[in-house]
Amino acid sequence: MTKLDAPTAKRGRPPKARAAGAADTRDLILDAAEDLFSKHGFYGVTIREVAREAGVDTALVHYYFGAKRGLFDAVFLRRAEVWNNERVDAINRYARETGLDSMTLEGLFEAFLRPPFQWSLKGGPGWKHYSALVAQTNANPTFGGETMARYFDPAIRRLIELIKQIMPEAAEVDLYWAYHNLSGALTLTLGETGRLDRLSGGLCRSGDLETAGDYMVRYAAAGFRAVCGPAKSR
Amino acid sequence: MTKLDAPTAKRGRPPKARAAGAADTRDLILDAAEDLFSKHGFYGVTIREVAREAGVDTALVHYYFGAKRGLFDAVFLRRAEVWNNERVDAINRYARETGLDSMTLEGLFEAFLRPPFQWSLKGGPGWKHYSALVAQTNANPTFGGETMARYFDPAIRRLIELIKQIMPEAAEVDLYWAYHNLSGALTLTLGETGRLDRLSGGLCRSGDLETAGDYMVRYAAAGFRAVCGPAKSR
DNA sequence: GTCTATAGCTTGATAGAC
DNA sequence: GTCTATCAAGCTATAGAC
Repeated sequence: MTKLDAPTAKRGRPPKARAAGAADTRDLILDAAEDLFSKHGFYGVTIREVAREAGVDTALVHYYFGAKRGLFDAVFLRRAEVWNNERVDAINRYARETGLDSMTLEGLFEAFLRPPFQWSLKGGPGWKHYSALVAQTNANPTFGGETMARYFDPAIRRLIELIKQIMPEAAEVDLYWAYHNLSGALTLTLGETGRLDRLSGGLCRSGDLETAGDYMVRYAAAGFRAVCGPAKSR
Repeated sequence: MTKLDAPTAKRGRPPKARAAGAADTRDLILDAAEDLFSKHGFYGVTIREVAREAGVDTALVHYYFGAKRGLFDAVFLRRAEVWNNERVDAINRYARETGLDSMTLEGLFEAFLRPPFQWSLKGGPGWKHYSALVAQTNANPTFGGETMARYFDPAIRRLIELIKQIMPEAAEVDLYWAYHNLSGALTLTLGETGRLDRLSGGLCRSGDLETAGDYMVRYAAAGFRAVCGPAKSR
């Protein structure tokens, strides 16, 4: 809980691609930190562990990212832009190609949910770690609220705008509460904690994000209709 | 990641109610730890902080709970039994009073979900902290899986048994995936991270668990019907 | 850019007086 | 049961040689 105004923080990426592994080193550190933070959280990881897993010296971590919190933010930021831009692009594309009047909740959710699942499955280990990191951050009461809101909410606002096109008579409150239900399911799934595997006796696998997405789309669409239906007066 | 076999751990409650504040002290420590762990996680809390907030000496923390992990487990365990027994009682009562053939998904979920929301609202700050702790633990990939499974899965198995009474033709896989969607929504809600408040521009409040429960019951019932419907061949 | 070395603190945990 | 005192280990972060 110390104030984080380290004078050397925010040093950012070095000006130009230097000799050997300049950007390499930086990404090596980010990859290691991403992995460890996603498993143990901010306080559960030491700079030394990050440096060791990245195969570099601890001093280099500070050289690139300043204080520990700067490292965490850099990890979180690295993929946040891609993450959200791609989802917004996907739903915009869906709206354009389908036409505003022909959209379905299923189609819209499919466009919105599939990208993160695909990255986690096929984007390499980094994306899987990042997914888990997002899941954990979203559940964190002190840190999660602000961080998640800043980077993730704009994409969600766009999603809700498009849902309104499909359900013009839905009340705003209903839409937000419904999204809240979807959000919880999404982040729990991305965490891949393995709990579902145990609970189901191996019948379901947390890592089977393809199937998870299929269920989530249908489950959410029905849920939205149930609580945002035009017949509802509340 | 150290092995946790501190010889003094598991000292348990002192044999009999001693003089002054024996059990009091123990609960004071548990309350403080519950509060702090729920906000900052296991590694984000120091024994010293717990002792300070409890108004006792650090040595006392070790006297009662051994190693730090022993303290965490004690916090987690203290309310786990109540938490799950009450929910199982509630759904069993619902089944008994309604009759196996007349049960609805809405009624069953109402019985299952309302107790934790009520505790968090009216059980004092301790229950609210505990809810947040459960939410965070559930999202933790390394620690969450095993801990949650051990204490929480039996109750959920009973819930699924009763759902089968309502939807006899539903496939097991479908039921588990559907529950997974519900579980995510539940834990995110219990975390009360305040993100929904920001996202909705104040239209919804994370702390309004009464409303959250109303929405969740209807949303989940519709979701279950959509993915576990008897008309489904998958 | 990268490393060595180290300052300066905080941590978990225990021993032992009372 | 409770407190004082303390230790060894680990931590973040920086200074400075190369």
